Amino acid sequence: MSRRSYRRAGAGLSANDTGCLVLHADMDAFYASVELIDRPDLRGLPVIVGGGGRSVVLSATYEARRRGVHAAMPMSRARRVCPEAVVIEPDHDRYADVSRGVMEVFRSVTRLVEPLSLDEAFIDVSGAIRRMGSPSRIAALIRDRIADEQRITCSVGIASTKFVAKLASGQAKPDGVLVVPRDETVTFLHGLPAGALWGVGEKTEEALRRLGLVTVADIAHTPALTLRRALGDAVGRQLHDLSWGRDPRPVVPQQVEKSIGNEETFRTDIDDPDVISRELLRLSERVAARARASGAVGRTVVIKIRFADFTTITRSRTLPEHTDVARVIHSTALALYARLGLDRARLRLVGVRLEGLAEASEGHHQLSLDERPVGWREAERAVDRASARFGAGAVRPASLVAQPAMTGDTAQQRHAPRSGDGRHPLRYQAPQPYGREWGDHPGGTADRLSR
DNA sequence: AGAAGACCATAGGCTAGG
DNA sequence: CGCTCCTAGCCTATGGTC
Repeated sequence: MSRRSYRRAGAGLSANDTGCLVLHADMDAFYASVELIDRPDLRGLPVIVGGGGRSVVLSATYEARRRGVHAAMPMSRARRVCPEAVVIEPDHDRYADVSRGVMEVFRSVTRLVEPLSLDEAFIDVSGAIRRMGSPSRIAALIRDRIADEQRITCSVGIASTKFVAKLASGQAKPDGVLVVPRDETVTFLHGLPAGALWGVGEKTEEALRRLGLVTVADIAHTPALTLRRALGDAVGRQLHDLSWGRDPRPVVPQQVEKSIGNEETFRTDIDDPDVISRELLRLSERVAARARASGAVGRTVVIKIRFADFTTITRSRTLPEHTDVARVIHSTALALYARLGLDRARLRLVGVRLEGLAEASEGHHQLSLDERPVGWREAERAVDRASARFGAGAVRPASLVAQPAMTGDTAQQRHAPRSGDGRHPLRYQAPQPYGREWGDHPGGTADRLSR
């Protein structure tokens, strides 16, 4: 069918994909495309997926992008730039469902699939060619199946390395395919701006520009040692390698998580220590629940604080034992927070992260079986079971029931006034049924547990 | 006795996805 | 005058211990 666009880096009608064993498949405007599945009336219109308040654009249709909207733009600005856009609240569960379907399509080609996020993955097709045909043919099959089964479009880059495949899928967008033949890789790369290289963001691009290096070709023709001195050992070496198409990283399925964290920006800046410690509790619970759900335990607890003026600090503490217990994470987080000695500083954001992860199964028993935290561990596991049966958020600490979160897009619907002493002992109790007002906003308890 | 290097913990910075 | 998310990975500098 001619619906598709096929672009090629090299000359000729059929680009040579021999030795191009890495595919990078990327959904087009993923969240926005998923929303359009059930709203065909919105096709062709500028559509933005994002929340209210201090949130940012998560995704936007190409119609909105043409009007200057892009991912990570503050929603307030996006609405100003494109007032005619239709704004849709994100539905992460839905995106996760579609994502599962998409990844299944990839895995029907080969097990060598490395997801990078919900909507993109590297696919090593070396073992699939004999069965399914050339890389280009496999890409076409994948695109057809995703269009048929999931009703969204995607773009695919085909190259001999991960990095070039990723660049290619970007250039193929939307709804296209781009092959970068193996022997045209360097020519392809050298025509690009330095910022196209993996690892070159705003700061590095500026540093390169100060050195007079503007294109990939400029970087390629600069001695690696010079780059390493200017940009640091790792980045300098990497950029030089990439600029010559050297990228030996293999496609690795199932990457292990190295950290689990949650953070939240308050709807308005907060200086009340009680509210902040409750927020730390909420975040600790989410982190712990996610750790337990993925069978991980961690040793280092990190808190993150962003002040009203946007300066951001982190403080961390490594525990003697691994843990997945919210109680332990929370008390560590509180201690780190207390140690800052803040005197009602206005905070914009707080976060909690668990690092130094290991598998919960063997070797990492926290303390011994009858020591105190284990009791909490069992209590929290019981909560996990209740949540599995009755829905996430079915059981929560009393201190959170008394005072819903101050954060999130839907926080404005909150009825509870933020009155006095929400200081309750930590007790688990059942909330009212259907605690919608804080159970299901973006980043809320509900949507995170599934991952 | 002292240097060197490995390793760990901490804090900040940059990047890249959506 | 307003505004600037969330998750996660990697790198670097620094300071301590062995």
